[in-house]
Amino acid sequence: MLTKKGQATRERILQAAAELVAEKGAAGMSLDDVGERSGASRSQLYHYFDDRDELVREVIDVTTDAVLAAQDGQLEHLDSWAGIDRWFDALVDLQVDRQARGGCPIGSLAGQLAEHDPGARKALAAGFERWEQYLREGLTTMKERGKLRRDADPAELATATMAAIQGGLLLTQVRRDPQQLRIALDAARANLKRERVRA
Amino acid sequence: MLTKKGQATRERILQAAAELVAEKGAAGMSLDDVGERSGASRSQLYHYFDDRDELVREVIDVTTDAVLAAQDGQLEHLDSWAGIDRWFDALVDLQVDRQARGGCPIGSLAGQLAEHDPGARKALAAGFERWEQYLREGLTTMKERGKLRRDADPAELATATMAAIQGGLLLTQVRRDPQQLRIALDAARANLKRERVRA
DNA sequence: CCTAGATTGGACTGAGTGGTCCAACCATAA
DNA sequence: TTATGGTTGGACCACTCAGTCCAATCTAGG
Repeated sequence: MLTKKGQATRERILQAAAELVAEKGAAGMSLDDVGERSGASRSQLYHYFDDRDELVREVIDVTTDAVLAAQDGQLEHLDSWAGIDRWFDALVDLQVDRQARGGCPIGSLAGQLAEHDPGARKALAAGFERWEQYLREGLTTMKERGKLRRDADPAELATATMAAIQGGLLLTQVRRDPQQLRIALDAARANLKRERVRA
Repeated sequence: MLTKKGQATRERILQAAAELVAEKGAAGMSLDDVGERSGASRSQLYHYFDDRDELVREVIDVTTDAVLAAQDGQLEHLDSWAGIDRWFDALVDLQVDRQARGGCPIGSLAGQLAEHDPGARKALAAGFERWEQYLREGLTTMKERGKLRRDADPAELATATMAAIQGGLLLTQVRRDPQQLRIALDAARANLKRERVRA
């Protein structure tokens, strides 16, 4: 159904599309662009993807993979206060490096696609879910270990933290100021520590 | 330079453009659409606006006006805990009414435009600033009245709260669940109340 | 009334756009 | 070797888009 060569072509196309969406926005990506960058012809695009919308939807998944990969080594250690602190610091550092450009790749796509493409909305929800799950599980572990109050709700805490990250990144992007994320994450940290149980 | 009739035409165009941007996204709005909905001809569009980009930039301001107007009567009373609670409740109620659709009009535009149109980014920053200022001033008043700790920073508290609103609205929109905003705002409220001074 | 300038209609252009189609190519398995 | 099916190139189409242009029509002030 798909030879090794075909698989490689498909991934080249997807990679090129993901790059172009990141550079020009979802609406700014054209199939001509994708063809040129990936070295694939028109018929190849339509051989491996139903239409433009499906390509965009797959770009969402690829983008989610990239976002999670960029946090690799930190998402797995959200089961301690130190691990969470390192994670927050890394998120801010990344924005400093990027000069507060780009915001959250997933969040940006959400603003562009969530409202007008139901399939994309679901893919974005799945992406956020994958991300949030790491924190939820880390907090659950902390609760089991007695580091969080017995009545703490890891799911709600994780959601509130994700909201702070997304909102902080949005303000960072619009204001071109990484401190916006820093402020949002300081508040998120304080909010988590309200549930702290001291040894 | 601009007669009363001309002014009216200009505003009809702007209004139509703002509606279309809200409905179809910034990239989905075409000048043909705007012309049809506003009853204005091609040359009128270019008579009153330099080009498409300028029209979009003005749409940002109109959208900000609408967002602030929708909160009229609440933004002026963010100088008490009760006023802030009513504001948060109203924001959540609005999302329930809208079935969690649309997200924040300004935040959505940010995701669509902030990265690729510098002028739009500035307009969006100005919009957020107008919004945030209400809260910052309310909190400043509360601090002066001794309702907030002496070392509280109204500016940072306002920013953290705006981040919670934006992040909560984004998650609400993507997950089609108004509870996401509720959770984010509960955390924001708790974060503010950490600075509370009891009478 | 006259005129300068604001306002309007609408045809037109040229550069994309997503999508279709068909013939050719190539690998593999019988 | 042959046949099946994945793979590829690229012309082509109908359409939409932002932007231009010019002539016609109002409107306010002298």
